[in-house]
Amino acid sequence: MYDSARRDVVPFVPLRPGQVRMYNCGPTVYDWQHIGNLYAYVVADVVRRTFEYAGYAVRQVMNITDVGHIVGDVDEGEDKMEIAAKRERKDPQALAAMYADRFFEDRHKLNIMDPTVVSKATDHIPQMIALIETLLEKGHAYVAADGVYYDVTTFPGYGTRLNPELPEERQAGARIDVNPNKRHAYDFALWRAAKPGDLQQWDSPWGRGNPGWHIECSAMSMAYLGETFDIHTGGEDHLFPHHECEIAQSEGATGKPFVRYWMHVRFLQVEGRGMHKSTGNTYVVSDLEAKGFDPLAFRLMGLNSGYRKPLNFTWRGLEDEQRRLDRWRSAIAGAALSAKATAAADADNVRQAFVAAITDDFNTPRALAVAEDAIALLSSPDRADRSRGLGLLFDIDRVLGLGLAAWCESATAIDDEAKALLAAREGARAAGDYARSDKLRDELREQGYVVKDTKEGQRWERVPVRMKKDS
RNA sequence: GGCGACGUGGCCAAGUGGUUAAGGCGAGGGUCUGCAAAACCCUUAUCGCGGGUUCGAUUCCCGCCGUCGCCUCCA
Repeated sequence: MYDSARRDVVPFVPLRPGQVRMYNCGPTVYDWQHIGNLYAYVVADVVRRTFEYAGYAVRQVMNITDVGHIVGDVDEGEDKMEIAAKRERKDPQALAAMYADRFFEDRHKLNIMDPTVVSKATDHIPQMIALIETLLEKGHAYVAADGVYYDVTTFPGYGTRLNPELPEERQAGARIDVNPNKRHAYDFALWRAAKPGDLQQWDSPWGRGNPGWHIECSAMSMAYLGETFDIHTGGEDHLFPHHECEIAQSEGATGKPFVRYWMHVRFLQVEGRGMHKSTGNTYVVSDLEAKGFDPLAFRLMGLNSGYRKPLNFTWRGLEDEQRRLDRWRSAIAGAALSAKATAAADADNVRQAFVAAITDDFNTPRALAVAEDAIALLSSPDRADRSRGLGLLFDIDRVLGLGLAAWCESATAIDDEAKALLAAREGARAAGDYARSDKLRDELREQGYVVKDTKEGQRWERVPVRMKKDS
């Protein structure tokens, strides 16, 4: 797998044999999570599934940031939770809970598995305070007029672990003015003193206030995964400063290596451009559904691109993947009517090709190409081929997560009424009454069954769950 | 402005210092077919532009152009 810290593909060796401990940087739940956010979690999900497929026990932790953080300038800036809370006239906790629920609903629509542990920032304020105290004791932090800051000069190599650029080469304050309370431009807040009117504030040894952004990930990852763990994922935007700060905080406090492998997901683009609220091209899962797409078509789209390259989201591209998903489902349902899946053999060359692809830094595009070989088996005249194809696909889908086995189960169930219509249609066809047979075909379509005529007679399958796409 | 990365067929997208540059979608042709659908077969790329290294580069280096990200709190 590729490690952002080593900037190279390296073999994965777990800290504990047979176990993988992974932390996913979670969302700030002040609004809907758009498809770019969700994509990052699809990637994390594939990572988790890949390791489980390979036989590892995976402990996956994701945070929910329900504490607001500064949007603009450090001093004047407002906090996201505060803004949203005012906008929707809700208290921050209720707001966070609502958007967190929506986030999980969308994740489920994308077949993203729930992490082993979901940790909310507001539930871990004591752990954060304890960590800040340790940093103060060890001389890595200092108390200033408006909070507690981390002194980056006490941590050699700060800002260079995941970035080749030396901190002094960066232009501190390029985007915002440097806070005069800080000793060094790159010092970052561990604890911020409460400002009048702050909706979220807690008691601390340094007075009432709220935690800095970076500290929650250090505190919670250590709480659930230990001081050193295997994998930490996040978006490419987190390379600096967020993850550099986490390293400085965590290793500064423990004196031990923090994370063994860093993964950063390249941003999703829309029509080749950045996705920004200001340009109005951000989409959420329900936008896809409103246009008649199955959210899993979006998952498939995400799998079709490597996570280290930009994923170009286009409606046309989504249609492509929806078609592919429909074709897969159709082929699976068709094959399942006449063949039973046989467990994929370890030595099966298709399975081996799949393993080779997915263990090559989670090369899902290549894995999909392999899956196409299994799909091709489904239309073989040889029943054993079809059984093998089904078995391979269900096996492969443990990683892809497209819900193919569940689809197959629901797609091969038929009710008695439809059965009767099919029998009637068969009779009409045998009698050469095509007008009646076509009429029955339409009726079945309305009941949710697509009928196709093959040389072996009629074949039916469920109409895809989605509505008809717009033209 | 600085740093990092990406730029492959009509679209999405793998990949490699040198045999035929994966796969999907679309398009065109064909087989099959009462119609429709499906399935199957065939066709559809010299890899952003300009230099350089090399016996040989799409793959390595440099420059340029375009796009994306970061430069204090956004996956």
